[in-house]
Amino acid sequence: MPPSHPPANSSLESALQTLRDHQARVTEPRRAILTILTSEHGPFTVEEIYQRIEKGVCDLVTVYRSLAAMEEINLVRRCDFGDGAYRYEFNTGDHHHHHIICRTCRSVKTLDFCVADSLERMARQLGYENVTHTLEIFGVCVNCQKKAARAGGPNPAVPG
Amino acid sequence: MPPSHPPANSSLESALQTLRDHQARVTEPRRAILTILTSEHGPFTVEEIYQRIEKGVCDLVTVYRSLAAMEEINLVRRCDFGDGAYRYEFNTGDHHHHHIICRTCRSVKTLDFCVADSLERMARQLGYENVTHTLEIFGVCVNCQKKAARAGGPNPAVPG
DNA sequence: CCGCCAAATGCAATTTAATTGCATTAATAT
DNA sequence: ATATTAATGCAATTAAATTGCATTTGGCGG
Repeated sequence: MPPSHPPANSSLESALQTLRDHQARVTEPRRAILTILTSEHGPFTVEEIYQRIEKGVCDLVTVYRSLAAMEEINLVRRCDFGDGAYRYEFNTGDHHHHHIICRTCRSVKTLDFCVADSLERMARQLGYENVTHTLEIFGVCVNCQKKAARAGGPNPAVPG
Repeated sequence: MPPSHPPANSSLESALQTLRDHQARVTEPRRAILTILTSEHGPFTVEEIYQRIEKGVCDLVTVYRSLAAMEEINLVRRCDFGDGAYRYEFNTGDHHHHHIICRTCRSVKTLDFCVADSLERMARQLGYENVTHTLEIFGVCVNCQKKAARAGGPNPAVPG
């Protein structure tokens, strides 16, 4: 019987290789963070990532620093849902995508395409370099609409 | 001679009317904030707005609260340039636009059109209500590229 | 014009995300 | 194995934003 291998996770492996390619070290905390980000759908706040890491593996500040380092080499992307905490997701690199965030329950729907490529192109034509963008769509999802309707009833403001 | 009027600023006047329409009071701080936002091109951080207000007119926390109130009735829009401080700009309402932010000097270029209308429409078709979006483009502007070239020189890493 | 009342404000304290300094640990090259 | 230095842990700190509560004030009715 050959030695058992960890479950194949090519995203994780290539992410670790990307670290090496940038002279960044592959450490246990970074491996843990990337394992989460490559296996679970994000994006997650730093706190959320930290809580998913086996307790004791690393400090919260290490998650901050690791993510910052990973963002610099485009391993992860930072999103802003406008609620005061940045979120991170694994950067697949090839295909950009967008999110629709429910402004009530914070659920996230992923749209697997990007409308802003043309804008980035335009920015480059205007002379900008190193162009990126952030685009988030906000709304109230169907579930939350229903809940609101139930809670408020047909005549919300009229007592008795 | 008729009594002198303050300089006509229809944006300001209609903004104040919007406040009244929402049963919000027209106070001196709010007038000051809206005067700034309707006359100067933003977006500005809360701190920046506060510093532009004549000293003593109001407290910083009032600027926070006023802007929050104004955002709720869509008088202003909040943007995120990803540097830890939200920025606000007057919401013209009719025509959405985008920004290109230099990630070095933070200069802002305004693009007077919007590519995300189609995305908002799609979100609505997916059942979302109250749909909005944020889209910011980041890059390094031509000026900062030149400065970097001068500072670094043709052989940045090679001393003497 | 005067007074009422809720909305808005000022001030101080607080919360929370994120950052920094520094001593220690550990990953990688030799 | 050893050296080098990036990465980490811990504690303290920064800075944006929020909250509580007493006070003020805008806009209303009389």
